[in-house]
Amino acid sequence: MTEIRYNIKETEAKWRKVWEDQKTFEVTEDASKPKSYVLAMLPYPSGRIHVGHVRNYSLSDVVARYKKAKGFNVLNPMGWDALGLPAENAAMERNTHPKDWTYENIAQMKAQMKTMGLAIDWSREIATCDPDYYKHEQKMFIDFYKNGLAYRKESVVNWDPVEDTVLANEQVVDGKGWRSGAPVERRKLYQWFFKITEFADELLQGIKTLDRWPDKVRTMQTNWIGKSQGAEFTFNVVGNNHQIPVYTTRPDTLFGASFVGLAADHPLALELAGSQDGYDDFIKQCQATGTSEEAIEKAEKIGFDTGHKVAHPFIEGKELPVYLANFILMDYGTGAVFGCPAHDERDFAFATKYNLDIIQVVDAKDVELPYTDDGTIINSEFLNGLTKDEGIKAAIKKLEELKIGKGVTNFRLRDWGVSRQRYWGCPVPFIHCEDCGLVPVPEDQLPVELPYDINYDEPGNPLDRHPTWKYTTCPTCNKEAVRETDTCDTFFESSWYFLRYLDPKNTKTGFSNEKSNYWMPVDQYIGGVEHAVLHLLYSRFFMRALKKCGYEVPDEPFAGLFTQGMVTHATYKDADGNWVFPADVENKDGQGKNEWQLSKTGKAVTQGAVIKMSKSKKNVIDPQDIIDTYGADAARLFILSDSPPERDLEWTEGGIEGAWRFVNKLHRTITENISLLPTIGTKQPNKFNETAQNLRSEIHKTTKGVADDIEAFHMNKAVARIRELSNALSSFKPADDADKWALREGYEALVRLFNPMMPHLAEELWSALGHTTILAETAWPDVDESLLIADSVTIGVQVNGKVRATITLASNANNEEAEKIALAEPNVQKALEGQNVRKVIVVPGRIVNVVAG
RNA sequence: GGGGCUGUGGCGGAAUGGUAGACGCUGCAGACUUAAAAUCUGUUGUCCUUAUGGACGUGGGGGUUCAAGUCCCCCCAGCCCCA
Repeated sequence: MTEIRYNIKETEAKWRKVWEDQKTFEVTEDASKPKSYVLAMLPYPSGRIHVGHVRNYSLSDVVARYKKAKGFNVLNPMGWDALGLPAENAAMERNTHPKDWTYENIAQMKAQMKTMGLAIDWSREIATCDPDYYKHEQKMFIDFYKNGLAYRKESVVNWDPVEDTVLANEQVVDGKGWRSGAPVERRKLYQWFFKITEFADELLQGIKTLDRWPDKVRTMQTNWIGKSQGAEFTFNVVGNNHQIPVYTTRPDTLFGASFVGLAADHPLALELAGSQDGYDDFIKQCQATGTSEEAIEKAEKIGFDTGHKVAHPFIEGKELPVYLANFILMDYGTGAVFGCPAHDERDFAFATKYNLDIIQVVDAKDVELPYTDDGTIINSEFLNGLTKDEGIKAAIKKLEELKIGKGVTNFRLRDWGVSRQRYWGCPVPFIHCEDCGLVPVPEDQLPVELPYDINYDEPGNPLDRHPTWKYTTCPTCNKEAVRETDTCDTFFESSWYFLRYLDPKNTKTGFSNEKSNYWMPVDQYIGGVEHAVLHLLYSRFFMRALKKCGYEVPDEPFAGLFTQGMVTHATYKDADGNWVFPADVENKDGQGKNEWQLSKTGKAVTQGAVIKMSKSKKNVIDPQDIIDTYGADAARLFILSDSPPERDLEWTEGGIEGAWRFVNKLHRTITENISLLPTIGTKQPNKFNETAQNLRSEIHKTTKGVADDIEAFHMNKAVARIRELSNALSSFKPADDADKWALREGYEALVRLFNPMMPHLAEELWSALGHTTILAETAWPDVDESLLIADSVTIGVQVNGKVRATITLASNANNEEAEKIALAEPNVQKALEGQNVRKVIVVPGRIVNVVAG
């Protein structure tokens, strides 16, 4: 027998060309079919694909190809999240231009992605840095503004004095700028905001409808929105008529209050304390802390006594000192709180430091203070004896009776600050006019395009110091005016890109309502869990905001969400403690022992922890190497086969070889057996012998099982079933025509079942089996339900819960028969020796358990 | 500190409360080969046993049940999110 070697490279390229030439994956709206919108999170064009991408797109491709086989009109697009800081960093480091760098990267990455053989409609490709893309979001920005959803206000930011720029919270490391290392300052700046808080409650309620989202993500979003029920009331300042409104979630602890704290930038701060010694220093100290909750939590709690006092609302004659404090934020609640040191850790630390009273009002039962849990209220007059929840209600009632406060709902969610003082982002489409104020750029003048001629010779925003771009005339009064130089947060682009895919060439509007109504919502969204809150929440906000502006979109953009695990790899270090790439390491002696060495020099290397792939630890592998060596099908198979997709995947060299062997084995066994098979369309025989019938039963069970597994995202189990069927087909030796017919049935099913994972090989074998149609356009195999029911069933027999034998009986056998056969088993009899049978439990098709003693 | 997830052979992992370890990787033995690679066959949780068979076994401890990897309580470890 001549062995036909499977030429992976040529074959894979051949089928990719066929799909491309025939536009197999290009789609249009088709009312005659159910639609399925399958979407992988759009990548940032860093220049090279990494294994995380391969995992992401392998998963979305399985779903897309499977859904297509199941008769859906499948949209599976791809694009580039192309604006953002890395391009500017690269431009500064390599003396290139962000635009050039970005487009070069897109070209490279696209070429790499194409080698994966993905079922993507590339005709819909978008890049968010394209003015034809951001033109439409500038229109949306203006729509938001006109509908009260975008506004400008002064707000506190993290300022890097060396870089001359605003930093996001995650760019502040240990209170210092991540790049410059300079201590970060708090600064007030006019910034653009989107009013996500307008939909806080709707976004929270909407989470309940997302039943095809992971619970983990739903919980994270719920916590992020952070709805709390509390009370707002006012303290009267003694000796003048100032009032201080405060917000609290624990009005039940009001009798334990020992001070009132104000944010350093509270409107009353200057008035109450400005004339005192040390005030300026204190404000400066506050400004030295970052603005994130974490930064505030970690910073030392400091306060400044204003010297003023407020009257306690419930206790006649009692007065509380008023402090400015660095841990209170003007943005949250009213920017003022009362401190109850006995039952709040932060207040406790503060009170200890400034020698304030610590009054216990919740019975803590031998537990040390501060005690923050539920308990019986004490030392609190009319609240005594109540629980926390009862106490909160009673306290609110009293505040309302006194007409100084009321129960309120508060959200942790803040409005979304979208301003970035950066070049490589979507320009905010507004003009500042001395006479007319803030004026939106007229629609016919969009897009406000980024100028190309910029430089990074100085720190700060290149747009701000551009010689001409900034200067324009006011659209209203025609006087000289300046452009807004802020650009948008790049989460803006990713909040609606899935709508642009629907109508990527539309020059009039971002997308047509007609297409939105056909395709939306996304049926299956797939990506990393790191976007659990921000990107996914912003996109949900966008739907509601767009709807308010008259766009036709659903409330929820993503009906189904799947979050994949990370890809990890072992780390290696040489004798000097330097990280080493896995590709440069080999196993010593090849014995599989935990001894490693550099392949070139033979120098010893130690293996370290298996952790998320990262460039700094060098524990990365280049998926392109893998695809070039083993082929796209093997790479896809491996990444899908071992670990459940939601869990972390450990990349091992052994695993990929196993996948590669399976690819070759499938090719070999099918091509070797083709000559045995009847021609396509041969009529199904009337009768099959038992082995053929068993094989057919397995074929149909596998077909159903693989479909169920794919729908449940159990890709690893689907692969296991495919291997089982492949093993069964390999060991099946056909003796007559009926057997051969069954074998063809098996191969034809098998090829279609692994098509979503290994599409090139499947297409090749489908053709080898004699088909002239394209497999990617071919339906999922039919399941004959009658073959799913087995004639006989093998079950275990237990004696007192321990398995003593297995019996095979007709699947329609009744309980009496099962019991009789079970008790007749010699091994069961042996186990029962000297004991009385007390009870026999028969679970049909499952188990027989004999209880004896 | 709060919330969540995870813990099963040498390894990745299967298992509607019902025969634990499917499928694969690794290892071992054999076939083929002058030899190797590739491929094929068998085997591979631990312990006792010639074998039939038996004991133990799903991070640890308790409980519910005829029956627990699975359900409940306590504890330990790792990871993630929030603080």
